[in-house]
Amino acid sequence: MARYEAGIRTEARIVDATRSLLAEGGLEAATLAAICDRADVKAGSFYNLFDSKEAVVLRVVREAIDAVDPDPEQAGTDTTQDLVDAYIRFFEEQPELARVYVLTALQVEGANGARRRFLRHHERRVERFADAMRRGDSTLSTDEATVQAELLLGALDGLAFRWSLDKAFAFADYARRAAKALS
Amino acid sequence: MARYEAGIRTEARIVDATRSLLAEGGLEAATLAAICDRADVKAGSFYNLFDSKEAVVLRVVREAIDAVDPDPEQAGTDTTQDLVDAYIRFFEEQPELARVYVLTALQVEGANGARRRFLRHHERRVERFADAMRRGDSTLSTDEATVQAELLLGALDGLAFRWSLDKAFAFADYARRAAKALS
DNA sequence: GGCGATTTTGAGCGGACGCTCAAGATGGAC
DNA sequence: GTCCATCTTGAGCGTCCGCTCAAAATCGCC
Repeated sequence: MARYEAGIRTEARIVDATRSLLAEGGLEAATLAAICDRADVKAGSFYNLFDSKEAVVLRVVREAIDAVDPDPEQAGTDTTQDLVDAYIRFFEEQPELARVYVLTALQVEGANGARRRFLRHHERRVERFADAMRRGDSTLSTDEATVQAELLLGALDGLAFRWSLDKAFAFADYARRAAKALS
Repeated sequence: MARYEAGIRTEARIVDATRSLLAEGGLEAATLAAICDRADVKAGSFYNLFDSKEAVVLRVVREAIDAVDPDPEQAGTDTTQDLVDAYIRFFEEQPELARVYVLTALQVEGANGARRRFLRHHERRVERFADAMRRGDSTLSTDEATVQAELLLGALDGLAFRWSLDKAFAFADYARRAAKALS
């Protein structure tokens, strides 16, 4: 189990290669061959460190999402506005990664359970939004806040999708407007 | 150019086979081999009638969308409510087809221009929604109606996506609630 | 029944992709 | 310096998939 330095550095190179490939050309560009090529590693070495290609992709996506979290400590200090801004930032800074994220969720459920993961992540996010909404409006019931959070997140997801079709779409403006109308 | 009866019937069989395969298992199930097998046709015959696999998939999706149009003649008699209901109906009756529709739009732009097609279809739909909204509220400016239509369609798309992750999600309820809040 | 156009078939091409494994190279604890 | 665990490599396996094409069969108009 004790890791060697070499292995740790190789793992980092693989993750970096995957991240840059995904950012440049999405899932289509991040083939195993491309990842290994860019990381300067043979496939066998890759599989010594990761269980599958999906594993490293999931890791990169997760890290990117965590990186824009406005309240990583979960201290309960983020406002709805913060959360919406974080959402917008993720999509604007990592459009290809966002596409990967959605794409994997739409794939048929495989052994890795990407769809289930995605759903769990969404549910946690709904809770965060609902909590922030209640903090901003103390008359809101928990149920009602959850419903509103689902609505707002639904709208944000849809607008982000719209933007991925056409980068001329004023995503951030629409997103903020949706936030105003739905909370 | 004069078609023979045999060719016309074969074409219909291929379309039917594609439709049922897509409905059962989405894009993943509708491989060329599966389509040809179910249509009882060899691949060469398929390519005598269609330019590519994508061509028949696009045709099936388009036909399904047209089939739920509340105002196929474009007479301008449909209300916002009608359009929202039609949207809900499409997703509830053809969940797999809806997934295919979204999936192809998220794919990188190929020679067939699926993404562009998708965008054009979306824009036409925004216009339909905007027109219906103005019919329901004559004080609405054209620009403002378009913005509202984009918002509402964005929300519907996002909620439909949410529902595709988890069929327990009360899609129709949320969709109607979004329509109320956003128009 | 002849004949040109259309349709069907059988066989197979070419390539992408994820992944495996035995054997050798390297690291580092003792 | 030995020795075992960890890491790396090279070669290649198996599969799936969209698509092609020459030749044979069929259609239907005259």
